[in-house]
Amino acid sequence: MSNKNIGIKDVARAAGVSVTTVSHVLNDVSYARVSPETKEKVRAVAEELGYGPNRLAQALRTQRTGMLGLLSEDIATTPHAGRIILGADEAAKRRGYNLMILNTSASASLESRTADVEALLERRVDGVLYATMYHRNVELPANLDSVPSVLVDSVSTSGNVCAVIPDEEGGARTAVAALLDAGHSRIGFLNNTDDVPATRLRLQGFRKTLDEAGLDGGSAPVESAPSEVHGGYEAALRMLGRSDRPTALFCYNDRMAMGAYRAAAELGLAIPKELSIVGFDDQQLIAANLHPGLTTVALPHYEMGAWATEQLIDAIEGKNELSRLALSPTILDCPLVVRDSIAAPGA
Amino acid sequence: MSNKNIGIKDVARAAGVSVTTVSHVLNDVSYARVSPETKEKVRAVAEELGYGPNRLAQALRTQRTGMLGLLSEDIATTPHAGRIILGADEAAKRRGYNLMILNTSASASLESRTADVEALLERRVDGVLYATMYHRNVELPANLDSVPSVLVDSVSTSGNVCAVIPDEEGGARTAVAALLDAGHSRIGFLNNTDDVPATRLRLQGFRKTLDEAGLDGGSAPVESAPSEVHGGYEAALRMLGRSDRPTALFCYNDRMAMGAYRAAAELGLAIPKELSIVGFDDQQLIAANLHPGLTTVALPHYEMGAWATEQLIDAIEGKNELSRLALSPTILDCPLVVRDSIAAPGA
DNA sequence: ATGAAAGCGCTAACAT
DNA sequence: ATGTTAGCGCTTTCAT
Repeated sequence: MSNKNIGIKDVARAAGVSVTTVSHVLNDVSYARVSPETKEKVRAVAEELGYGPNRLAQALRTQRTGMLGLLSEDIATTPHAGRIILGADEAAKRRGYNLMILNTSASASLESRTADVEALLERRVDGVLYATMYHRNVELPANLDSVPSVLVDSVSTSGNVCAVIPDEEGGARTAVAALLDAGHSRIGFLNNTDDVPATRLRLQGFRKTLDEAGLDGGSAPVESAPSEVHGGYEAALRMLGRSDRPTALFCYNDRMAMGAYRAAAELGLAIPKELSIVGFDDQQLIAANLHPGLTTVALPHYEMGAWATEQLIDAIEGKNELSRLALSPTILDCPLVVRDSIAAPGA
Repeated sequence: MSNKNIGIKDVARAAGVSVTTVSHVLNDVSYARVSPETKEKVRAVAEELGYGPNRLAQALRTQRTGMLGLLSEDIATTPHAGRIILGADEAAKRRGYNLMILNTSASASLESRTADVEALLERRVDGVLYATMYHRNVELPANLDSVPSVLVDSVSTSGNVCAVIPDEEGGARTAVAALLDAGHSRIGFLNNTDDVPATRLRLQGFRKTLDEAGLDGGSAPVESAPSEVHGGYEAALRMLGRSDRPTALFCYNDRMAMGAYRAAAELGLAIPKELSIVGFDDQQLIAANLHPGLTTVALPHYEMGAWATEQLIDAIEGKNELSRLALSPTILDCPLVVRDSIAAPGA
């Protein structure tokens, strides 16, 4: 139980040694030569007095705060940000670092985001993580380059900043392959209308996977709508109204899949017997609670947060060079989460 | 754009004045007597050099870090924690403070939570916020009392710590009143089975409101189940299977309401025409996306985070006494969020 | 109206 | 094997 009022010199006095000795034993410095008895004594006294180091003073002296800044967009809006934070927090804690989290908005001006970075710099964080709430390209505050930093779930528009993003195309391939494996050949894609990397990459994964299976990906049915429950519902209605109705749907995300569930219900199509569905995101609240449970592809938010933190700390400690990793973004796997929304066609 | 290598003394030298003067003008100290020209000069030079204060050094000297520790349970699991963080972050930023967030688990041992507090203390945070992810009683780490602190969404088992919680009973009253106002008189309650304050208080609000409306709250139908989609489904099935089927359901939370929607669908009961439903929590993903949109009661997470932060900072700055607020928890309103799941009975 | 200097709690080079 | 001491960058008292 650290007592604010007890300092290293109180311990020194009580133990009858100098502050150097106390500092040495409490920090376990390798080069220090202190007798075992003295060590013991110092530790005991420190414990007894309830001594706790003043990290501010340590930091001022060593030029290391052991703090990482995390600039995160819209912590509140999405559970995804939470997973990134958790991954980062646990990785940081493991290595003896702590996180200073600043919330910003996806729509915040470059100026206000620059001010946020400035706040982090004034606190002398050892490095910063910049996280966005969905995979996209960001214009980074210029002052970010004065400290080691890594991007999570986004890529810098001005390039050459270490970044980690999900394997959107691979995830789409995994999803479509699951449908193919179940025996489907008429597969539709409910895509997003936003101009974000995932829109293009998931479509590409969808097409290529069909092509490679000998199906014509280029002519496979695609309906686009805003990536919300409502959009999914409408796109699904259009898709399922086609003359050669698909037997399976790959949905851009779980929210759209939720809309597709409703469309299927209205059309009297049973899932998965008459219609198989696979989503993307593994948004717990939806995927696990829909009925039947939605088979989907998980975004590696936790892993991205953890990976970014590890790299950042390695860089801070001189164990690697961020610039080497900055040449192209690191891409993390999107694994399939199997539930109950896929079955053989006409099963 | 703060430059790490520029200190107050560089500014002093470049401006041809002493560090004292620089400090005085940059901090706008009231008692300092500096000529307007000097002031101007100093500011210009600081700007030009890209000077940014070293908050560590300031903190070491002033014994104030301007940092608040936030110990939050399960940041990842629930969007609720996100709202608390957002409320706290914005309030803190407004007053010139920053947040150091530490994630802990609801199931973490007292020991590990004590260590988390210790980490915050070593960083010399000016105060700490302790947030739980749902309203409950917590056993606090003992070292928490060595710094101003306030609880968010929970009450200390050992009492007498400033705390802010939602008005569970009032929220339930609001929900039931909405049903009563629509003309319902046979109202059922789908309650949670967990032994948490909300279970008891929402039930109490439900009963009392019916009593006050001249209906017999004590004999009103209640079905309990785990507070998940699945539990809601099952409880609703039992409830709607009763001979005197209620025309309206008050659900413990939105997840249970989601289960109730499914039960209603299976029973061929149209919402809200044949069955009105009101939830609790205002969990966006569910409430706004269910069809029809779920009318529900919102938990004041953002407000609790903001309120707690304001009080904490006031206490730190000597503007109030936390102990005065600690006598009993502060209770915040749970407002109704109207969507489309309530209609007149048999409408 | 401005400056010198002490000191916040600590680390680490340098003595001894 | 242990101690002395000079800062880290800043604020603030006390001089001038």
